[in-house]
Amino acid sequence: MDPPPGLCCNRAMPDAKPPAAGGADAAAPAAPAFSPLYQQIQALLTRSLTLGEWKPGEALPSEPELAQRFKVSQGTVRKALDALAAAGVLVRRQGRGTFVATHAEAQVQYRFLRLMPDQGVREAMRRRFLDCRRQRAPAEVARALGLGGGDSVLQIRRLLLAGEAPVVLDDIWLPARLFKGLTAERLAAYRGPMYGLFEAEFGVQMIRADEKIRAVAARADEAALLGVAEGSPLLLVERLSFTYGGRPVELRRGLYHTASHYYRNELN
Amino acid sequence: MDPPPGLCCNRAMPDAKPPAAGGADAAAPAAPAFSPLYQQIQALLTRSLTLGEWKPGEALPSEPELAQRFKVSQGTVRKALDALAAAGVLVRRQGRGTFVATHAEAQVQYRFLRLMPDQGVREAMRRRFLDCRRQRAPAEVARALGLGGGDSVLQIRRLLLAGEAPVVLDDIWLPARLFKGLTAERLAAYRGPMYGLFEAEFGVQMIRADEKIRAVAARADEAALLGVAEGSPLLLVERLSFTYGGRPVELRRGLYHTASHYYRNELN
DNA sequence: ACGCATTTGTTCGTATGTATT
DNA sequence: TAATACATACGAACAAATGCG
Repeated sequence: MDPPPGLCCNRAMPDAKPPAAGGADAAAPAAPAFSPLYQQIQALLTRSLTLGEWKPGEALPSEPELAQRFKVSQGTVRKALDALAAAGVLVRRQGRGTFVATHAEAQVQYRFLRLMPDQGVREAMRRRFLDCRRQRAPAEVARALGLGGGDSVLQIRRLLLAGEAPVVLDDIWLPARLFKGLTAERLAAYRGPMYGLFEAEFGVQMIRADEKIRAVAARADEAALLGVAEGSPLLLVERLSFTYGGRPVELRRGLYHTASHYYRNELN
Repeated sequence: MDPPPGLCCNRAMPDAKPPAAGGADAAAPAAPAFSPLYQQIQALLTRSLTLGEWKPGEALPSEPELAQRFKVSQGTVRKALDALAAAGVLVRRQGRGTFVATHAEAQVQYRFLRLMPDQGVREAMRRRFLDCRRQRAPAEVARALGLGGGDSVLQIRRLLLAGEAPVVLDDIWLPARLFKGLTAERLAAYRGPMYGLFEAEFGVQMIRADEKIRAVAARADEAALLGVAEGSPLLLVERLSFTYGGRPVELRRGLYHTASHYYRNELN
């Protein structure tokens, strides 16, 4: 924890306490109380991203610039950037720069959608928005999104279609406070993925998501919308999406018709 | 491509050709024809792992030793090791060493099983082996595993139970050539995950897997084994597992009863 | 078409910190 | 306490990709 042999003032954070001397060595798993320099830089970068200093798709300053700004070596900046790139927050491109990851680019369109067709390659699906209303958050939704009892949410219902066949029925809940002015018309008018709209129009960037997947039987209304028989098996995908700092900002309940599509996953 | 300013003979591979001079710069995407040093080291390490020079759970030589062996700097070795650790092939432990990843350790038991209970924490499930027979590979299985028409496979059928309730029905196909002498008795006798047995007894290490997930209706026989009504929705998880070098060595078709469990996935 | 400046990627070397035995 | 191993941090140099003049 001592400053490197170079100049003084090499610390980028207030000051980390030395690891607690003495006492039992039963270190609580969630109490490092200090962190390596590159993780501090990583936290500072994350904070700047949160504050919108660099917006999705934009380039960050070059490595030497960041090194100078934080008063650390280029290698340390690089390690922080690599970690953020590994987490999908940044994208590095040799010879061009380091960019803020975005959902709006064609190359990585539908970053979070794991549905693949049995035959052929994945193509953009058609969207049909069925509903978009503002309402008091149901208890379960409020709990998942960390909202208070009185807060309201936007509920969006939409279909994704491959050709003429409906494949996905999504119900989406968003904190109304973060998405003021979002309407079905704006959703329908936007070209590109919904998460791109969230980034560009509302400054909400989805960084990570957790999904719980089950098989369920189609209810009558769901079956009608998806064009399947009532009771047909459907994939239920409950997704909770997070923005910077691990804050949940979207709950999504998707029903996937998996007759000619499947959910793809890679394990390692 | 020139040797670094240090000593001579700094190349660890026969000799990489210089990037094709002249000609259109339309570099074919699948023809790098050369690679950075650390990737060459990574390939050499992978080869040694394939050959069993270090077995699952064992420690590799230390970084300085590997650096000396491959005639590169410790930093380059480190980058290769980090890449393999990121891929899940190795596990690094500060102060102890770098170890070959294994499916047999309690800490990471069931590396590939993403099934979680709705309530409580994940616990080891009971296994019940229903069948283990040798047969000619069905066409579909042969194709997935890259086998010839005449090759035979072992087919294993088993249940996983949480408490008394069956939750997973697995059908597993393995190339018989790689798993000579595998019987239901040996499977039942082995403590720990099946992949641990494959590692320890047959030297087959599962590195990676692809899964295709769908919702299907339970057939009569499947429903009976899982204790659900015929036609109940079940999660169908088709897994193709790979060993070193991307060689497929296991096909698995799992039916998950997702009433009180779910398939967990993280996106980023 | 060519070269130049910029930016990330790779590689080396060295020193020090932290965890484990 | 000492030895060993991985982790962090610094600095320097060159390679490869990109974009611009």
